[in-house]
Amino acid sequence: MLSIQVIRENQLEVIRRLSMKNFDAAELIASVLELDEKRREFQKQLDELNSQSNQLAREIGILFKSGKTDEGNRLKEQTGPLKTRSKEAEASLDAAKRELDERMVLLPNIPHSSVPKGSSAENNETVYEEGTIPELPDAAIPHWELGPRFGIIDFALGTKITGAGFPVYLNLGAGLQRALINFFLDQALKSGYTEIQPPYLINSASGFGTGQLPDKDGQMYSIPEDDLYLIPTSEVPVTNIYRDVIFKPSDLPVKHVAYSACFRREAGSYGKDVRGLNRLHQFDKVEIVQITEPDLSYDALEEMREYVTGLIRMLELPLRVLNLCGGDISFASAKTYDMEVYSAAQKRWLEVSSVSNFESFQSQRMKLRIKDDSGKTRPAHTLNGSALALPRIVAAILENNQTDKGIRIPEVLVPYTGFSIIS
RNA sequence: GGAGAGAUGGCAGAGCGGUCGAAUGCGGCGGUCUUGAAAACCGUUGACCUGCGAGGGUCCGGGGGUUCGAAUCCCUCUCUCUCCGCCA
Repeated sequence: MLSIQVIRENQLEVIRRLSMKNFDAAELIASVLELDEKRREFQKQLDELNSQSNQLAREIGILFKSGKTDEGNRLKEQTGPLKTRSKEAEASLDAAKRELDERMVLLPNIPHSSVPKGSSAENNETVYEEGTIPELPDAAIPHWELGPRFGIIDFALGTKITGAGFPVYLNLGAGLQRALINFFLDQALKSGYTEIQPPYLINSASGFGTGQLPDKDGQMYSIPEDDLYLIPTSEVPVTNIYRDVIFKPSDLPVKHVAYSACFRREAGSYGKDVRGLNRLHQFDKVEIVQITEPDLSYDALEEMREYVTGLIRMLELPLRVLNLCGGDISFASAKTYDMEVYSAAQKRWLEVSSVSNFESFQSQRMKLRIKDDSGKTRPAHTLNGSALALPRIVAAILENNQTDKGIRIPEVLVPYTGFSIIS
């Protein structure tokens, strides 16, 4: 959520910058400002009326206490009309507030000035590309064939017991999963992140806090009976730990890492994008989250980007970093880097991490604030990124490292897997 | 799942329906004292809305009600604790 003050003070600037997200905010902002005006007007009325009734009640109290019941009763008569008026003012105020909120949550975050212009993925800016794209033998096959052939991933079995998009990892495949998770967690710990094991189900307040609700509820699996949702990423429970929290400056930055399974409905996806491990309903991910002072959040974003590219490098995978354009960054994000690895048998880049700075967008929703020595409170900045999401990493490892002897495991993982080749 | 108890400021813990935003203690901050620290003493110490400010308003788990007036009474929801049952 954007701050109403920012909108009030920079109306045109906000509209201009939101247009970079292909979002025409003019009408919405006009109505927001109007409702804000109304809200303050009703608030003033209500305050004034309350002030009067408080005054009267006090006086009546004093009169009754000192035995002047008649005078007290006379004063009481004045309270009736005051009460009706304040009921009215309160109703108007509530309505204005509700409408204002309804509209405020429709406004996406403002993209940072370094976000490239553009309306679709084609306009994303390649920050850099590194590593060599492996030459595979003619007999090379994509991971969705490799998995079953080596008996390490069974897609059909997942379909049998659950449905499409829920693969079963077997034997060394399961071992590889576990190894990656532990490797990622250990690396993050080394970089100063503290580990969290969050719940996999969240309530709607948490979904709202990080921006999944109300607009993207169709992307989460829900449990209506208990009013809960399955987490689409551990970002949601981990960031919401700090909902309604006020930090001292010395508490920051907060740096957390969490492994969790992630659940996504992925309604509307189709074709080659969902083939094999490319897009799943359940997948494993290690996520990093930071909460920082506002003026340090872009340093943190760069640091997280460096950290994630470091992981990919260690796994010996060809890497590409994208600075997402205005039209491609998410609703809540101010700036996002996507990290991609090259999957050599599919001959395509696969997104394995998305690192975003939400600035105060989530904090505003969550009331996550910093209170400095002067006693002023201001929203903190929140960031998060995958470090990393497993399935596409596994796809790339399987495809890129296939040899006629089997699939070679990247060296850094061998201490974790206990094997160096899948054959 | 059944029965009961409770939810108050960073924490602990008071609070006959009437200047209660809330006693007291601890913690935090500032000061006196000290070479320094501790102790002691003094002062200070919630959030939010609105206003240039003075000020005004809201908040004692959430929502609703009674009343001129609610932290205090009533209803309801949520959560916590105790006992019983079941159980990884």
